[in-house]
Amino acid sequence: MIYLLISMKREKVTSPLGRPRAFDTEEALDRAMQVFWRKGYLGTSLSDLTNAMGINRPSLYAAFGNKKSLFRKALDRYSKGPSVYLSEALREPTARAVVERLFYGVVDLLTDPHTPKTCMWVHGALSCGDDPLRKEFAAQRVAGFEGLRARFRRAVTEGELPIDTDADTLARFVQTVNFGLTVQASTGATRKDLLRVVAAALQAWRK
Amino acid sequence: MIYLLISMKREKVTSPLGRPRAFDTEEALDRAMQVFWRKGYLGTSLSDLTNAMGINRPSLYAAFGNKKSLFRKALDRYSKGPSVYLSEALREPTARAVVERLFYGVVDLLTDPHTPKTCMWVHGALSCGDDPLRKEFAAQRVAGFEGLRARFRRAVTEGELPIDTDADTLARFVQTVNFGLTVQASTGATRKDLLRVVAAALQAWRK
DNA sequence: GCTATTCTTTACCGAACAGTACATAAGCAA
DNA sequence: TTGCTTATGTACTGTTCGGTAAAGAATAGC
Repeated sequence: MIYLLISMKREKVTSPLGRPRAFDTEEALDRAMQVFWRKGYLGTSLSDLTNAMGINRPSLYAAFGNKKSLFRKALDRYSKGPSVYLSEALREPTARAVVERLFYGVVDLLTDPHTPKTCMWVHGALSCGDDPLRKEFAAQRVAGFEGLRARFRRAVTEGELPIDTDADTLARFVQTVNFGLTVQASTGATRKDLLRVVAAALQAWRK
Repeated sequence: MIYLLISMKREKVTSPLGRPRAFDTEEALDRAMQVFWRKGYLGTSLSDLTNAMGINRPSLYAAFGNKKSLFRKALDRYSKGPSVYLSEALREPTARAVVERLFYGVVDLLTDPHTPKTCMWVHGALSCGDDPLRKEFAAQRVAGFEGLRARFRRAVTEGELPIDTDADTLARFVQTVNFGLTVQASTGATRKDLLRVVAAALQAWRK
């Protein structure tokens, strides 16, 4: 009997106190992500957000903090969702496969008819005026570059790539093409256009 | 005597009527360009502009129209000033020289310590939210691509490039690398970083 | 002088911005 | 039922936004 009471108490500790939330935070965050993705940071207003999320302002602030905090959470969700190909690519078995996965991944993302024709990393970084957010994007870019470079270095030590391979330059070149593809798509390039660029870049890979 | 009077009258037709402007419009436009260049379209407020231009609001509206109109004029000035390497490159004697001029031109632009570390075409296109301005940028991107493609086609007919060269893909690839370099610089890449990418891209050119 | 024209200045407009106070509603525990 | 806690809806805050009205000042032509 006493044991039962304690057990009940424990279960109730995990259940939230007070009035329950009337919306699904994950779904609301997903809506927010889509708005930021399409309109950029400065181009998105709180009214845009609350309209898309189907909640009102105080609920947004209680659940996600202010606009910038919500933007960071949306970006985090983006990296685990639409942009997950970036981290998945690094786990491909060969360096060549990594690059292909990156290139075709970004083309698929940029030409998905259901989502904005841009990448949230690039669009976000260039749509926040001179806000300190810019520095956070810079850090993300560096992290992405370093991950790629480490993967190429591994390919060198494993013997897949020639010993004299410049992993640094290679990583930066691949990242640069990816960025460029995003700008192309943002201003209207078609899937065929993008695939041509990818083919040219991959041809460069073979040297 | 009569001739003299007529002559004076003609001269006065060219001289402006009313109170003369107290500022140099070219210099003011240059200041506006720099602000837009650095902060993007949405990130720039009218107060930012009037402060930088050293004039007050009604003078700005009388001389340049509204914010969007001023932005277009600033962009036009940008294309004839900092970004003039784009049109100059097309006049280089060989296709290879065209590409080198484009790549080194954008790197010089992006690493000039006196100007923002970004390109106004790219930054502008991605900093205007979902404003109709985006479509104008898309048209500019297409124009730039077509100019480059025409130049490569000429190089093919002139025998400089192999007859089976795909001028379309080549032009789009070069433009994509240029865009990518801009994003790299916008988020902090150094001159050395950018030059490595250029070297890699030029190596691809040789195939 | 006078009038017409154009620029400058100050002060303002309504709208939109990000963010919040406050009263009320909905759950749980006692 | 009575508290306690947390979420919701309405209505609001002060600020900044892009843009302008109105009056004064500087030039030219007469």
